[in-house]
Amino acid sequence: MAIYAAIRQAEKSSIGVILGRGTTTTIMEYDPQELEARWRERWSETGRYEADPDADADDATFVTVPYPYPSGGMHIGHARTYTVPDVYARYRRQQGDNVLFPIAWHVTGTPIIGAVERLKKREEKQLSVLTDTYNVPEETLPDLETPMGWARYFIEEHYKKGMQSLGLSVDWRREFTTNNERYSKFIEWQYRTLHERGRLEKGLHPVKFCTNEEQPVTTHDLLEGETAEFQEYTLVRFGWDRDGDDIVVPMATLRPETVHGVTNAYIDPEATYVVAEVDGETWFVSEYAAAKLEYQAHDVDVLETVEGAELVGKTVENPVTGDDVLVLPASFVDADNATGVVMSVPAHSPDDYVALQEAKADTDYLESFGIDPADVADIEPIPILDIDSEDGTYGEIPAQSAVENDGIESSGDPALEKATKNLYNKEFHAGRLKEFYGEYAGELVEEVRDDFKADGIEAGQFDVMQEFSEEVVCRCGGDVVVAEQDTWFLSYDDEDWKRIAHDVADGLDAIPDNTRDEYHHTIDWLNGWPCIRNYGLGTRLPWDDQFVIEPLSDSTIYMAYYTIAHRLQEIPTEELTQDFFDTLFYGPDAADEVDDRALDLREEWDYWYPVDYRFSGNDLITNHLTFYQFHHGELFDEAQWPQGIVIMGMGLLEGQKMSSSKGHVVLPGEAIDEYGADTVRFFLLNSAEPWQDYDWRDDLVGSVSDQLERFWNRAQDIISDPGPDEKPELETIDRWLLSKLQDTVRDVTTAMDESETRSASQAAFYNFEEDLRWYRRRTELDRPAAKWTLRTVLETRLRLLAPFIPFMTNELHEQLTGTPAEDAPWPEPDDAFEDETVELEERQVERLTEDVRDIIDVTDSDPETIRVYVAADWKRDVFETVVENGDNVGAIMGQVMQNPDLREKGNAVNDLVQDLVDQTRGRDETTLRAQLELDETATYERAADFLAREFDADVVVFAEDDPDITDPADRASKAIPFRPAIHLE
RNA sequence: GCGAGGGUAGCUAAGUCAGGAAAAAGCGGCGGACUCAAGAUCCGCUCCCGUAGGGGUCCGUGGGUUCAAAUCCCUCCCCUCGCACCA
Repeated sequence: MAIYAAIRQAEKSSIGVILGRGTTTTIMEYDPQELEARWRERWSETGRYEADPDADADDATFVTVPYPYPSGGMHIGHARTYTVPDVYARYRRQQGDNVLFPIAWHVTGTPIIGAVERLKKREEKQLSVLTDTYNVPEETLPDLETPMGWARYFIEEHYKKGMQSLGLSVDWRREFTTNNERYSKFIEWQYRTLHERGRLEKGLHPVKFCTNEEQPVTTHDLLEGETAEFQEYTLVRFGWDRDGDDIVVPMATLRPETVHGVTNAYIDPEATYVVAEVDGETWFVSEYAAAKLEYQAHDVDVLETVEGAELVGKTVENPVTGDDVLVLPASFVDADNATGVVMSVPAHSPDDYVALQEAKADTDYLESFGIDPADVADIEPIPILDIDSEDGTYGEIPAQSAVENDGIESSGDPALEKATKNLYNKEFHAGRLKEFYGEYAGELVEEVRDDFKADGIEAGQFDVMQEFSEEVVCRCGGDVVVAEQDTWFLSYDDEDWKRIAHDVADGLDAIPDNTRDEYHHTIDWLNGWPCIRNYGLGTRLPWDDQFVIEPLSDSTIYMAYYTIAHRLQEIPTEELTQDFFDTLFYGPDAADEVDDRALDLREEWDYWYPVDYRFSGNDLITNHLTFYQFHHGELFDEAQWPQGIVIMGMGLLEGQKMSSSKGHVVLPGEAIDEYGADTVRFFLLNSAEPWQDYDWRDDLVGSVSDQLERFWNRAQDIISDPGPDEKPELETIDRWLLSKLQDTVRDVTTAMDESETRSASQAAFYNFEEDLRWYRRRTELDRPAAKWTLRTVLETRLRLLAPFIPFMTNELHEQLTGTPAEDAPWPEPDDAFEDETVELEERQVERLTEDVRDIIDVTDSDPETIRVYVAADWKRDVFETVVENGDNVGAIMGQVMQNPDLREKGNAVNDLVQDLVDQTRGRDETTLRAQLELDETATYERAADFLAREFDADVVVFAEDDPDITDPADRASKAIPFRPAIHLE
């Protein structure tokens, strides 16, 4: 049975063929699984991609990609992220560089901890992701119940396996995780150094804080409000004289500049409020607000709990204008939001305008609180700004105009919210403050709001309070509030640090080049970044171990760590001191005690650094990639700054976003099992340029698989019958194909230098397949010259394609030449084979073929004879004149008409010149020169056999002025240069 | 709102930076060859009209510059992503 199976296998993988010269050889069938496994093993056994400093190599090239975060499995989107740098690395290797492409694992922060917690609780959604999406065996689940167990599983079973299956040319000796003691020593060095250099600052920072669990929470921990934003409210400190006590009534607003337009205030009479001591003052706020203020670093001591009604009907004093305003009752006030007391600006807020109208109307309600309706009736909107606008949409009181224009009748009208939003927007961008704003009079709100607010705070009129834009609830069910916490910031807001970062960005090869502006923009926009957390995996802050350095902050210069990671293992952790790393990165003069081992490592660091290209997703531009530039700028000399960054786009799956929780993912392992790694790689690299979004579509991947198999089979035909070793006499068509090959080499190289993997693979594969198709159709393939040509072409293409499909190309190139493609040098264009004229000749034959086919199709005929008429010599002379004079028709005519023979032909010449000018306009000089070289008659005569075969007809070529011409339909005179006349019969 | 990218055939898209025959390539569809058949492969066709290689329309919208605009400039409309302390 076993023997039978072996024979079957042998039959399957090799097919005996009888060759023309009577010898038998074997052709291998394309079996990606078998051949890829073989190459993987070979790479691993020989340590093919382990890169060490080497003085003989042309150049050291260091490419990196952000290390994966193994909080879940690897999907096909990740596969592309890591394959793009691999293709570049392989390209540089063939160019003769010594290339380092390392990888490590980011195991820092909270996501993995959260995931483990959800697993331990056996949450259904979590179990489904693990067992259904990522195929984790049931019995393995307990191994995942610790953070490192979890990480280890996905590293080993997903990422590493996936990367190795894909054939990534990674130096695996250098892998590490960030939750590792030696790495921590490195990060400690980094943060001590930043601290010494004054790049860390202590301060308060708003965080999402669960009031139930009494701890900060991340977006992942939320049940509701994932999209909630922090909003900083201005608190306008109104004053209330409560039986002789001065009490502050802070009213929250997002539009502090409207303080001059306040006519009254609102409070919810039925909600619970408190009188509390806040930082030594007495405040009146909602009960809920008092609790929040305490979280926001205020000392709060509740003295008395009262109903909102307590303040109703009282007057409070506007701290800016000194005016007294009346507090009205209103059920629409939300005591849960901000302070629970709001000021009313009816001239500029449609909400307030409608509320005031309704309050005036409901006299019974006012009287029930002891308020005289006449006092309310007297309240009039106070306009405080004018809106720049050409039309008269808004009158003196914009809120009134908005309400009336939209026909809003009551506060229940849904249009009110929209009107409010529109007006707020309009007033923000086009509102100019009135004259009583002093130094801000006439200014746009947009320009001065922040300054106005700062002035108010300075003058003791305003305070601030943080609030969410929507309700936020923790997974545990607890309310989440904004808390102010002590923290350390990376001072990305320092102007001098920003300047350094700008310099880094300026010196960078940013691909695509519009990303450079995005880096500059991000650098300008960044504020201080809180770089520590209360909990999570990773490195503790060296001088305060209750804090841990957060993930984006422990991954800014780790590329340097790759250069020495494998050799650091030999050094005991406790010896990795500040001095050690100072010596390593800054040299012997920088340390008090110089460690020779550090000096030794310094050489390797020096050898590889800087990073030549970092490949990364476009979502990291606004954080990681910019931090990367800040930190390199600060910590290292200019020579070590990042040399280039290539941005990568996002992946879709059948037009939809991938989502592991919905199971809408393709795992690389499954795709590779089905199609083979070369197909997966080729699809990922060829379907879009790296920075463009791409779409994994099964039908397209299947088609790539077919294309590669066809390529393999054709290659096998050539390998089994390679033709002569010495170059035989070549025909024009052979020289044409070889000339096309040189164009292809040039195109692919140019594209690869720009990391344009799509253009490169498109040119090397599909575009050249077109040329081959024409070649096969055009000539006899069993000529020795054709065999030699096809073999030469195959060898060059295998090298061009080696970065993309390394398994197949290595195998074929080795079969053909004895050397794997990756060990062969990158092809260079060979002048000897470049021939513009031959390419043009062939273009003419192609056109003639198309024209004949066109005529046959349109006339639905089946000609016996095809007659081709080449333009007469005088027409060629005119063409020459056109080439010499460009598109100046007047000049051409002037010159042509000098010739009496031509003058005789009159209008015919005029028409011809017009045609030829149209034809040559915009053509480059080289092409035109080559056209002058071209012998049309000879070209068509050479192609006559081919045309005869194509159309199963006799083919005769005449010159237009041939005395022996056969021209039954009087066509010959229609010929113009490069556009022969045709007659079918 | 701010910042970035985009709108070209039934679909994915190239062409735009450096203006000069619009539509490369792939997918899908149609027809043919091969085959008992299917698949694979190979050859055509795939915006509209056409019994001679032609003509017409056309690059989100509307203008402008130019001998010439998908391409440069301006207006407007629509789509995607980011706007943070999270990888």
